[in-house]
Amino acid sequence: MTQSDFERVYKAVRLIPPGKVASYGQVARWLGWPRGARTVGWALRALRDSDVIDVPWYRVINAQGRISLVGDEGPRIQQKLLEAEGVVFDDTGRIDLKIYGWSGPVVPWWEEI
DNA sequence: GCCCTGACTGCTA
DNA sequence: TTAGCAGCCAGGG
Repeated sequence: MTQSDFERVYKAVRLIPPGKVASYGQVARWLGWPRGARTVGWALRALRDSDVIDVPWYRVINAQGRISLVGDEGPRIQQKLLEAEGVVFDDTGRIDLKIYGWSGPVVPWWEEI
């Protein structure tokens, strides 16, 4: 894990369009880490402690369409930001990935950046 | 180098 | 649909 790996995670997250969401595992696969979901989560957590603010971390959720944050502020802020982009949460606080899930970049962007 | 922890995932009951 | 369990990967003590 190097700094450039973190940057790749951030770039992938920045590619998620407004109103869409992606899972940690999904992002990991784009980066070529089939089992690196937890690493993506780690990178995003580190993001909160850094000065980087232009990464839409809130568009990343777990594979079940749920917010994985633990605590008071985090989950509330994430849901609020997503709702502001038009993402709808159902009665159980879950997002319908069939509607809001992003299929990922169509082109192998990582080879062009 | 070992062990614990974590914003995860997929399978099974 | 929810709960439990094992597998995974990386950082920090």
